[in-house]
Amino acid sequence: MPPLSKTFSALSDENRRKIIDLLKKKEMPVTEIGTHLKITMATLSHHLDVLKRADLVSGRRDGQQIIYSLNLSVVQELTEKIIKFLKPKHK
Amino acid sequence: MPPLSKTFSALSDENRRKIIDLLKKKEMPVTEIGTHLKITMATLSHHLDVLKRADLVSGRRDGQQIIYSLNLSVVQELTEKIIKFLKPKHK
DNA sequence: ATATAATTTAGATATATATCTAAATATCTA
DNA sequence: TAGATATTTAGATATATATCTAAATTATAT
Repeated sequence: MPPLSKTFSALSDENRRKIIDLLKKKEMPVTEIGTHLKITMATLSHHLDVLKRADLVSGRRDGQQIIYSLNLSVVQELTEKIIKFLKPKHK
Repeated sequence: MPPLSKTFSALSDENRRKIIDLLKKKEMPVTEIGTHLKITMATLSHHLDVLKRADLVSGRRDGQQIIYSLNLSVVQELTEKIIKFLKPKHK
């Protein structure tokens, strides 16, 4: 599990949150993600890298394409961690 | 309610999360917050400003000091918003 | 009114990051 | 194997931000 700094930082960008929103519905290749965003493929690739380094998504190669999907278990753990952090008077 | 970008961005800094952690226990003046962090007062003031602009904390003057406290209702709303965002297949 | 204490503001610097174009890499197909 | 498609990497730029020192502001106390 990456540190919260990395997680929050990854989630602070609008385009990256859109990517996560897309991947919540279904996994998809980079080009398909790209059709929903107004950025170049290079920039998209950078954002995917940020999300990967935050362990929020994973990519697997399928022929020519790389299919990205949400790391559901990590997202679940993170949600709990964030809830705990935001809960007043925790600990 | 500020946009999620501003919220996540505010929460992405370790020192700001420490400030929030402190304010979860009780409200306190800037100097007291400062004793728990290894940064100058100027830097602390900047971080408080970021947290204020994200609507996460508020300051009220009490004599010479400004007492900061967590915006509990906003934090509650935000928690729900974040949970919703991170929930797979939402909407 | 002056000195002290608490906080913020101004200005500077160094690092991070969002974006782009162009080039490189990987895979498939004819 | 040559060409086409999908994705990433390299390199550049512009903006944001975390931090500091020094100065300004606000309130209290003498």
